[in-house]
Amino acid sequence: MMRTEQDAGDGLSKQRLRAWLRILRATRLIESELRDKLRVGHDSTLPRFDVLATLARYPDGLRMSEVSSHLKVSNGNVTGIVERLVSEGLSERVSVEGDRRAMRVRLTEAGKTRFAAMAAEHEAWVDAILADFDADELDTLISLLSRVKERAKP
Amino acid sequence: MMRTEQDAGDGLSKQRLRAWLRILRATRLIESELRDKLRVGHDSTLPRFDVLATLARYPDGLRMSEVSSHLKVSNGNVTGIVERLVSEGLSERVSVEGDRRAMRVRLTEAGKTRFAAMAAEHEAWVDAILADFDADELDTLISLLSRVKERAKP
DNA sequence: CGCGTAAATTTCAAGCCTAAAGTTTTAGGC
DNA sequence: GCCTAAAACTTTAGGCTTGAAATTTACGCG
Repeated sequence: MMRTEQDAGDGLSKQRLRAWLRILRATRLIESELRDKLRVGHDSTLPRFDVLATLARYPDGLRMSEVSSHLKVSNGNVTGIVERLVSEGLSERVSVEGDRRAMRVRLTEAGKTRFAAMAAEHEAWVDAILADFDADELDTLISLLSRVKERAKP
Repeated sequence: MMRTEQDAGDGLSKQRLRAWLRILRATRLIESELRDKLRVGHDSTLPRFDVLATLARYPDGLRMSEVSSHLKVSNGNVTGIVERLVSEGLSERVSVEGDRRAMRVRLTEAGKTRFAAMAAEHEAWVDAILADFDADELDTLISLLSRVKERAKP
C-alpha cells in the first residue's frame, strides 16, 4: 500500500509546522487590525491597551512584576510602557508599604474612563473580526489552543 | 426560561474575545520558546529566520516588497533585517535587470547551508511544542484559523 | 550584628516594527 | 517629448521588546 504524505512519520511534523504558521498568521492579521484601530480611534497602541486591560482587572493595582508575568513580557518592557501611561495620566505608581523595592501600579480615574471607552470598542472589533465563528467553533478553538502550554526550560 | 451567559447576545462576543486572547497567548508562548532556542543554538533571531525561510523557498530570490508582503510586515522593516543578513553574509542583493528601482534578495551559499541547519531544528522544536496534537486536531486548528481573513480597510 | 544571596525594579544596548516622509525610477497620457 | 502619478525602496522618528547588567532593598544565617 502506498505511503502518502499524510500518514508518513514526518507528515505529522510538517503538519504541526503548518499549524504553527497558521496561528502566527492569524495573530499578525488580528493584531494589525487592532493596532490600526487603536491608533486611529484612540491615539494609542496595543501594548498600552494590554497593560490597561490588566490593570483594569485589579482595582488595587499590581506590582510591576505581576504585570509582566500576566502579559508574558519582560520586566524592562513593562517599565517603559507604564512610564508612558503615567505621563499620559492614565496610571500611577504607589510605593508598597513594607517593601521599598516594589512598586504598585494602578489606573487613575482618567485611566479607568479612558479604558472603558477603549474596551467597549475593542470587544466590538474582535467580535467583527471573528464574526463568522459560531459558539461551537470558538469552543473548539479555545480548548485546542489552551493545550499549548509553557514548557520547562532545559 | 432563564437566559444564560452562553446564549446571551453578547456572550458570543465575549467568547470571541476569549478566543482571540487564547490565540495571542499561544503565539507568545511558542514565539518565546523558538526565540530562545534560535538565540542559544544559532545566535540568531526569529525575524531573521522568517526572512531566511521565505528566501529559501525562492531560489531566484525575491523583491524586497515581495518579502514584506509574504511576511505581512512593513517595507522598512525588511530593509533592516536584510541589511543584517547581508552583513552576516547569509543573503545578497542583486539589482533587477530593467528596473533600477527594484532589488532582488537571495540566499548566498553560506545562507543556504546555515538555513538548512536552522530549519531542521526549527521543525523539531515546533514538533515538540505541539507534540500532543494529533493529525485530526491539527486539521481542525488549521482549517479554523485559515478562516481568519484580512479585512478590507474602511 | 554583619554578610552573602535573592528579589524587585530600572537601565542599557541592540534589534525589531510601524507609519510617514523622502528618493529615485518607471509608466501613461497629452 | 513633457508632466504627473505611481511604484520600489530607504530613511526617520518613535515606540516596543528582549536579555543582561546594575541598583537598591530584604532576608536568612552564622
